[in-house]
Amino acid sequence: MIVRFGYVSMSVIVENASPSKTMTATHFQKIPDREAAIRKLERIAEQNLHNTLRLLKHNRAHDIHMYRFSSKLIPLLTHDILRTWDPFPTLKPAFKAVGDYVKEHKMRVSFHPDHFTVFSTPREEVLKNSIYDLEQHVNMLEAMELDARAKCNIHIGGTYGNKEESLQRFLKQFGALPTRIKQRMTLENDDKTFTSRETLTACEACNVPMVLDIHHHWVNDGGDDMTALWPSIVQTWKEEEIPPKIHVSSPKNEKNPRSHADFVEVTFLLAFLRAIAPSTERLDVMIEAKKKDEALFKLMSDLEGMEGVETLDQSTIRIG
DNA sequence: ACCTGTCAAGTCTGG
DNA sequence: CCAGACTTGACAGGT
Repeated sequence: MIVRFGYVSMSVIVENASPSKTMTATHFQKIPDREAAIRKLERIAEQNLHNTLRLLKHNRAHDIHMYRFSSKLIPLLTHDILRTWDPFPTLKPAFKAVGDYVKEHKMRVSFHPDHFTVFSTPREEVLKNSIYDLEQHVNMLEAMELDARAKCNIHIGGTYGNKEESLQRFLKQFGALPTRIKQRMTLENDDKTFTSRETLTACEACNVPMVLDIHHHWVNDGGDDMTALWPSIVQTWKEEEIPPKIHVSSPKNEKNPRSHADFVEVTFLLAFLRAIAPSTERLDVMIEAKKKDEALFKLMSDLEGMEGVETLDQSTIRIG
């Protein structure tokens, strides 16, 4: 099995390269000239996209083939006070430059809209905002001219005191999304609400791939063994041109088992990789650690020399 | 240069 | 019905 590692959003190594600079809504509203305020937002977005490109070049220099974009590339994009704003004409060249670089170097990229995007919600307003948020993420991928291999990953959402009803509501509301969006979606198991098995069921019903988060599974396993679920999870990727993806992070400490530690504990991950290696050809592993790319390099160094682990480049191993 | 409270959004818990 | 926790990078306003 060939395993590639990636990291999320920002680098702790490249300095002054935030892809998530922003402006508060309060500050925006204090600027008397709205047109000037909007130009300022667009300038921040251009800087975020420029820094994203710098990060991709950093990734390229270190053989990192997988990366998750910040969801905050365009400040206040889906805020109520900016519903009539269309920044895409202005930002098109910057988005295209990012997309061109991704394609030129055959990188795997994604978004992870945050937990305000919830399709299990019973609230009309929240559903409306969730759809709008996803649309805007897809608009960004389309502005980069990336095809449906570039995904948006979300969770199923809250349970509202009735998990079965909430799941049914999710299936109905998520299922109603247009193909343009749904073809780019993946679903991830949650650390509090929907377990791996429940998320898998939803993925099968909606015909979208499942991203297994092995840390979330560890704190919310629903009595299931993730190795036993793995063959079915792999099946949700069978129509895709990209390998299955998992998320990995390690508990911060015993008191905060759900929080993310600075680095990734190699033992837990390696045990899972060894277990699935015989039945899996390729796997992409997204590292969700506080130390971002530094955690990736530390993990690679920890894996170096482990039995049955062969290093192929700075972010890729062969195992089993 | 550095520190501290605050920030768009949702959900859950506890009072 | 409302406040606070959750969690997180960065702002905003201060020294």
